[in-house]
Amino acid sequence: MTVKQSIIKLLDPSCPHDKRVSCGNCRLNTICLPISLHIDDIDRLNGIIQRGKPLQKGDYLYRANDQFDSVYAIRSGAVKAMTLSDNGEEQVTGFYLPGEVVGMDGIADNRYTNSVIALETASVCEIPFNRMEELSLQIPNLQRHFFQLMSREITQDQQVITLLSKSSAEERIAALLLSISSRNGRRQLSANAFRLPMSRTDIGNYLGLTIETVSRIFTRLQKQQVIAVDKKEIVITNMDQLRAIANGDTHC
Amino acid sequence: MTVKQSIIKLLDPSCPHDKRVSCGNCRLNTICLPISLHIDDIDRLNGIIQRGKPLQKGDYLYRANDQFDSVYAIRSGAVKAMTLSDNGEEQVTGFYLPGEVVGMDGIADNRYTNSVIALETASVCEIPFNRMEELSLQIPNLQRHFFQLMSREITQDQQVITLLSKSSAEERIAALLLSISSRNGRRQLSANAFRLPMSRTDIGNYLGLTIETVSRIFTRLQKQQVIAVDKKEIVITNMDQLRAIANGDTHC
DNA sequence: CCAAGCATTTGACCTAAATCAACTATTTAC
DNA sequence: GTAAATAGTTGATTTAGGTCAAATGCTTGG
Repeated sequence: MTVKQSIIKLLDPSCPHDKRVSCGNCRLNTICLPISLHIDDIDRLNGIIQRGKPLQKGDYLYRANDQFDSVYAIRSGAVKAMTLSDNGEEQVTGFYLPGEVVGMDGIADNRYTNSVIALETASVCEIPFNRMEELSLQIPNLQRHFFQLMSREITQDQQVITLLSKSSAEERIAALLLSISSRNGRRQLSANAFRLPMSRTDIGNYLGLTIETVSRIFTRLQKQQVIAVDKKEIVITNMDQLRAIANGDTHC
Repeated sequence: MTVKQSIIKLLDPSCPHDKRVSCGNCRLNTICLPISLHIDDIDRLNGIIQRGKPLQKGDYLYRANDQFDSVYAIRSGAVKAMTLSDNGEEQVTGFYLPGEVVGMDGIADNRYTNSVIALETASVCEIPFNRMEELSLQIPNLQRHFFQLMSREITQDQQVITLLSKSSAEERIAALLLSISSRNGRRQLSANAFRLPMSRTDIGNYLGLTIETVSRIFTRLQKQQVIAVDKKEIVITNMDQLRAIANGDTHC
């Protein structure tokens, strides 16, 4: 990196690895925790947040059964949450993109039930839960916001339950693509063209499908001109039909 | 009802339909919301809770898209939560037994995402959420407890995701039976013999199976001498093997 | 009590997705 | 740069569970 580039980096508040980032100037603050907080309260929240060095692909943010201390907001990159079932098999329980919060599963019993692993280089904001709780007692909006955050996780998990309980392989893949698409849209990124941060294996594991089926569905959707696939790069070429497929409006 | 029976009912604090029940004398208070609260705080919590007349089988506690005002603790009976998908199909997202709390899905957007319906005569304690929030600002333990309650809902939903993503029909049914069994145990009821409050249709819908498959699995488990089935009455005759089946330790 | 309507069970058959297998493309490590 | 490992694709075959169909119990309301 040249000196000039370094200076640009230091001055750019959106640069995800800049230690001087604060909630106040983070470009994710309209979708992340600070939403709906008063400017002074954002500073107080920012005061308890710790930003460490970025995770590399494959690094664990925390492991299942670790003592729970913090929840984490994803600042850049992407992570997956997974559990190991009794027979040692992996189960991906979710993917988390910038602006989203992981670790709330640990609150119940003071231990994380999931492990969280970086899918690519990722930086996170650590929010020590005890301090967040104390702050929530003083900032009703923060308490409210955190309740909402957890509620949203519940409703999303229930949507996944519905997806797995009802839908065909094609519907599941379509729904996942739409989910990632809309989450990109929320971050002002393209909702039509994006890079999947996770492997086919992770997709299959998450959606309860084998890797072969995932692969076949991708090629099938491509043949139907609904998406264009190039490795992990996805272009949604027919959003309406992708929605129709996700809703099961086809072959029924 | 005779006068004597009426008097007994009035005097029995465990009677679920007794309007004079309070959190302080409720026999579920070791597993429900009041857990870990100071005695004075239990009274304050009790002060905001409303107890209406019991729901009859099939009655709605609330409907998806209704404005969210309260969460509800189940006091007696059982309910199911369900959503209607875009194509109008029902999806059961959970069953709730006495001591458990429903409605937390409504917090995120101030509307319930699920409908909740009584599976049998059921009484509930209504907890107005705004007042609960205010009280939580004053009673840190209550705030903490509510965070934990929501976290537990998240981890349970994620376990269902794992179940649906990975397991065979037999494993799913076994897991559901074990879940109900252990929840009965928590309430000091028999973990080995109980009545299923829900229909085969609801079970199949929840577990992503057809009613025919549910029926076949029940008969199969009965033939294997793991359970005894008589309509909705279940006796677990071989708990260890049921656990083994739920863990996929069979035919693998 | 009896008819009508559900809920449940059981059997025969079919299909979507899993499994098995072989191959190609892409990383990673030396 | 090349070998080895990993990730992804494609085809052939199998199978668990779905679908369709028919029969039997259970409730429930008159």
